[in-house]
Amino acid sequence: MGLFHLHMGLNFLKVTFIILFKEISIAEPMASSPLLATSLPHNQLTTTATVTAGRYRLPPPEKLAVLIEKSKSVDELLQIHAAILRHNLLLHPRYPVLNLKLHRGYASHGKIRHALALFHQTIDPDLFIFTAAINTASVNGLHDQAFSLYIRLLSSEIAPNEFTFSSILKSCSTESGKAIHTHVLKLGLWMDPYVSTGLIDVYAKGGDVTSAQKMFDRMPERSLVSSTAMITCYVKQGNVEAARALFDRMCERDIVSWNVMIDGYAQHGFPSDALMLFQKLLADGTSKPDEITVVATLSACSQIGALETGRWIHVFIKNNRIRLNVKVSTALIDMYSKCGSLEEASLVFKETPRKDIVAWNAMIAGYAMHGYSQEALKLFDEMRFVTGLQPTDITFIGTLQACAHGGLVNEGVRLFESMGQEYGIKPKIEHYGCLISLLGRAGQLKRAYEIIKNMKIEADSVLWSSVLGSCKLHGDFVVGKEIAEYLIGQNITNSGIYVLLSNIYASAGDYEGVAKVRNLMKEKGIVKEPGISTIEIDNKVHEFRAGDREHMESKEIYTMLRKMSERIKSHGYVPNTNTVLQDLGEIEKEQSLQVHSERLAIAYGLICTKPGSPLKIFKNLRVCSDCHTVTKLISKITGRKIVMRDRNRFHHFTDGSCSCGDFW
DNA sequence: CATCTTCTAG
Repeated sequence: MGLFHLHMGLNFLKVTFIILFKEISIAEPMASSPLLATSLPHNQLTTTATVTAGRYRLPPPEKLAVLIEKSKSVDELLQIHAAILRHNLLLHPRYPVLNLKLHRGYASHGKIRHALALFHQTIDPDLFIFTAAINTASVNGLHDQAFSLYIRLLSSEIAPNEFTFSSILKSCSTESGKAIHTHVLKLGLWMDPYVSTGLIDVYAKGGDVTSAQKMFDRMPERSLVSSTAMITCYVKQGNVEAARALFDRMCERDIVSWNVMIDGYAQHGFPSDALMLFQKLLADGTSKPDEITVVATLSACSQIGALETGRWIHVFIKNNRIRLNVKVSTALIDMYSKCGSLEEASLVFKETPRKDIVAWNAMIAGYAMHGYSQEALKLFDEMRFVTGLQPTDITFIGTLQACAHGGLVNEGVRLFESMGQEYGIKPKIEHYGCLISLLGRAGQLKRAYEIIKNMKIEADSVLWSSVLGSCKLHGDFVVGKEIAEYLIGQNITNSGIYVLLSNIYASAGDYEGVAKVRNLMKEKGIVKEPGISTIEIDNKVHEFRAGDREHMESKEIYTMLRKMSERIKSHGYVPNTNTVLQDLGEIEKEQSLQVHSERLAIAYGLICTKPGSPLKIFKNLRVCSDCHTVTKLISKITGRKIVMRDRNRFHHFTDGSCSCGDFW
């Protein structure tokens, strides 16, 4: 770099310097930074950048670089930056490191514009600052900028190195990744572990397992990190078996690899495997669980309703000094609400500082799930008016669900309309689902059906089940059959829809219709999704299917079932066999109801827990109306509170009635 | 003078 360049550079610098300082008030008292106190008098620092150089001693450049790295705030960086500028050291050809360190310093404090401004004022940027700038842009999601920097680098005839590729790959789609891949090959850098891991990651993100696998197989050395990247790739594809196989083959594991595997199970429908792996992690003892581990594990607890395990993890978090950041708190709120303990959920919520929209969403959804509609809506208002946070589409799922569960038709419709009008959020199928269930529950089935017909999005099976369920509930067989006729002509694969269709025909006394649906199911090979209920006792989750005799204490359970059956009959219970799908006689139908999975779970709970203690049951499908009636009676006879989570919501049974008000 | 893998709400 010639003298002329240096000169130009410094002139340019002064301008940039002022621009930089505009963003952060320089009038802030500089005394807050003791770092430079010995060598740099504050009063001089607080004056303008035009102070002439050399009035006080500056630490040597090597020391300055260390000071930049140690800076704990942007203020400190700005002071050092100012000092360097005043001594004309920033673009000094002998100390390019200062520019680089400042760039990284600003970037690490989230001052992306400051960091990139430093790059843009650099004359003849070298590979280091180029790579640093590309990395900064990539990490912060400025992918277009990262690419234009990369292109500028190529045209400057400096060859990118492994560091550059590792940075630019973070901005790559599969398309651009392939292009970069060719550059990597051309420059012979594919053996580098960082580059190949980056490539695996790009292919993983694009769902291209084959290319990722190829990359991985050709690596000369499979590092811990690249194996973890490959596991991530399998997991993203939903192939947990392949992921686990590789995980088991690894000779060393760190907490990240454990986390990827645990979360992989939790997010792909294997929550109990996630919990088992968490146990293994603890037993293994080589890696220490962190925030991410507990978030994944709590999510697994939420899914199977493992309240005891969830509580245990809460204690574990406290005892192991795991930081209770907003994500962990939200995972706890979600776990407690989904495991039936709204009290504990709201306790965690109250104690969460700096709640973000996700935390609010989780709590609102929690109240909605449990049928506390007013509380959910109050929370929504509090969020908007007190914190000023912007609701998201998910916020509206919570509030609309609250309205649906509370039968608040007008509020719900108004909320639905305000979504687009006030917040510019386009309703998704889930929002329509809430609206339809709201109207359905209120018996406005024609209106619901009209909305479905006029929707711009195509109705899904959730929506149809919702209307059909409401038709059944309100005995509206006119609309019900109309929808049924329409749906039978469609190519539906969702088993739940067929069950409901058959229920509707059965309730309407149309046995030809029932036969038609049953034949259709046979033709298409559609099997009813099995109902599975679980109950957690002493930290162990017990699983039951209808008619199940797998359980160790099966004999006692069936004895208890018979005993309960007699007692509820003496309380005037008459079985409602309308919903039984099989072609059976009345007695057999009654028997098939008696062994529904939720009843097995309740019976087991009655055997294993102290009289009077509450029971918590979880079911993967919606609770059937007969079981709902029976559970109400059991709560009355035994004096127990029974909390039941079904696919849709929570039911709190107390003394013969249910919090859902018999609409669900 | 440096680069890679994990994160909550429906």
